[in-house]
Amino acid sequence: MGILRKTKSVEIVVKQFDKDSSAISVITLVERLNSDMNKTTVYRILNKLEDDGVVHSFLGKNGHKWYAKCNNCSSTKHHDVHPHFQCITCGKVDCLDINVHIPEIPNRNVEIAQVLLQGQCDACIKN
Amino acid sequence: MGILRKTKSVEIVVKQFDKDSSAISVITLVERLNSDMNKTTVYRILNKLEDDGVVHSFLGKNGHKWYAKCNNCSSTKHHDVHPHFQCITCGKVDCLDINVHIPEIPNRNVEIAQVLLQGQCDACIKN
DNA sequence: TCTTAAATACAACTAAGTTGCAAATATAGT
DNA sequence: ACTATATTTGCAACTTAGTTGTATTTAAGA
Repeated sequence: MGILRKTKSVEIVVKQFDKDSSAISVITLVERLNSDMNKTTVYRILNKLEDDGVVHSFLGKNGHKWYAKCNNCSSTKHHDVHPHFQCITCGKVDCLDINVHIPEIPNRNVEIAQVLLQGQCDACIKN
Repeated sequence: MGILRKTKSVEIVVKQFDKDSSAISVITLVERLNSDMNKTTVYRILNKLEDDGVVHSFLGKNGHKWYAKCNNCSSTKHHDVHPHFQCITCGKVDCLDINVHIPEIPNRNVEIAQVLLQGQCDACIKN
């Protein structure tokens, strides 16, 4: 069950993903919005927004949760996956607009595939 | 810096990976060995074993740490990666002996790639 | 405006993983 | 074998991401 009511808190959270195309960690979001709402609210709203397909979540390098806006996410087709890239220098995370093809695995039924790439982003390579 | 001394604790931990070819979560390991050693010791030994290239670590579906024995792991070649498969029914995790090719990403320097697949394993499909 | 089901704040909790320090132990040198 | 010492371990306390229960507040339909 997703969002049912358009509250101020929901609007504020959604706005965060509009103004920034890169992914945002829950930790950052909780910190950034701590004057607007409780951290429990942040967690619950993100949960619901994901149910509704507005955002998608994934785990960053420390196992912490990140969210990004769903653009052309088709969460039903799981054999081509868009990877997430986390810069090990500046920490920024982006959804990459490429497909990583996951081959068929014998004797296993693959339903979800997550690809996390780590390295240096353009800005950090140049510095 | 890895293991310097061959202690009983180190032997016990290493033995866990010998008798079982699938990956083991740290949580399981700490629980299984709690009569043999302290959880801090488990964490520290695993850390060192990874430094030494004896085991490799990755994050499972909840962001919890898992370890598996390194067989033909070449941690220096990062553009072909072996994925980890976690069964969402029984929870078991295996290293898959296939390569997932990560394409070159423009303007980014990919150093690490993690692929986590989730679905049903052979045994759980049949049940 | 009134009703009520959904949403929120708050505080307490859970659990994975870390840290600091004193005690124990493996190993090299004698 | 014995000793010295640096490594390893146990223990307890801590950190922090994420969850839960409950009373209060609020959106939205009647």
